[in-house]
Amino acid sequence: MDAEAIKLSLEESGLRCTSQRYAVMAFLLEHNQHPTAAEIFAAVNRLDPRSSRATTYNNLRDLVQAGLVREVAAEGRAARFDAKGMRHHHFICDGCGSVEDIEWYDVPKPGSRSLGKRILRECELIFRGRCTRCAPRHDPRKAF
Amino acid sequence: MDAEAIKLSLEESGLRCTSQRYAVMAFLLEHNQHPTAAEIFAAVNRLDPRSSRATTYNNLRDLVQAGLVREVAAEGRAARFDAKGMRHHHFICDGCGSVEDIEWYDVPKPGSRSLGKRILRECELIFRGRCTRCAPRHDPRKAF
DNA sequence: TATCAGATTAGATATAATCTAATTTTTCAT
DNA sequence: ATGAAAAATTAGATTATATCTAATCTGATA
Repeated sequence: MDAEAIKLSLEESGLRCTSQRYAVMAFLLEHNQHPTAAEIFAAVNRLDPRSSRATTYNNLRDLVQAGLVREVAAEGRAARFDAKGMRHHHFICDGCGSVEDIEWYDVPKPGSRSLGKRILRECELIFRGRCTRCAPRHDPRKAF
Repeated sequence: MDAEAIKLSLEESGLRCTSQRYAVMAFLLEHNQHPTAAEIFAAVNRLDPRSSRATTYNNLRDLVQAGLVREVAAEGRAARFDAKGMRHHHFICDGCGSVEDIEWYDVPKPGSRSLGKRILRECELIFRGRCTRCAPRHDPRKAF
């Protein structure tokens, strides 16, 4: 996605394309490692334009509300973010906690009986196990 | 699950059945609303035996490591916990953030091509939308 | 150009989780 | 039973993460 397309997608969502907001969005589009807010804050401040911590959090919140960014469901304490590009599932490593993308495929919906009166918007799969780097270690508590 | 069964399951996992640890486990088994650590801490301290915050966190960590409890993947800042009884999926409400159980059903695994060298342990579905209480509100930002 | 809503900022505050070091409890060999 | 060692608990300090506050800045537009 080029600069102009980012600008457009922000404005279509009713958000001004400020340089700080642009920087957050562009960083998320370039990095699909599900960075935390702190990582995004650090990355954005490595170059101009600078952005305060509050602004980084504000912009992340705005982008999530606008539907351009998603907050990834994972269990660490720091929220992780993801530009909503191609749909994908997630793989969370038991060993190192990293969150990786798994190619999207459709998932059977729950029956209307178990869904009840709830309104379903989307569903996503979370896989757990050991990532490529952590796979060889059988017990993470044993260093080697 | 009765008191004796809880005691046994703790001891089978190599954990002593202390009164504080028992209280955490018993509370999780009685409440499937995915309480946060703070809620568990408060609940356990409403009755005897008392438990310090550190102990509550320690015991939650031990129970998770032992595989008796799971930390739920959700995006709030406070971790939520879940006694591993019957398997189930999760429904997270866009409106109020509550996490509800959805009856378990099997899910197709990803192809070995997209899995690569990763070792898969389990998978779980996360549904999003509006829970029964929040379903009527079409736009959460508009009060009514 | 004046106005005003939206955006940004530094720093204070709030919230969640973990660490520390002292103490208590339990286990177990004797 | 007794004492030593291991495990668990504790209060309070500390760290990590996120949000709030109030002042200032920016840019669109009347």
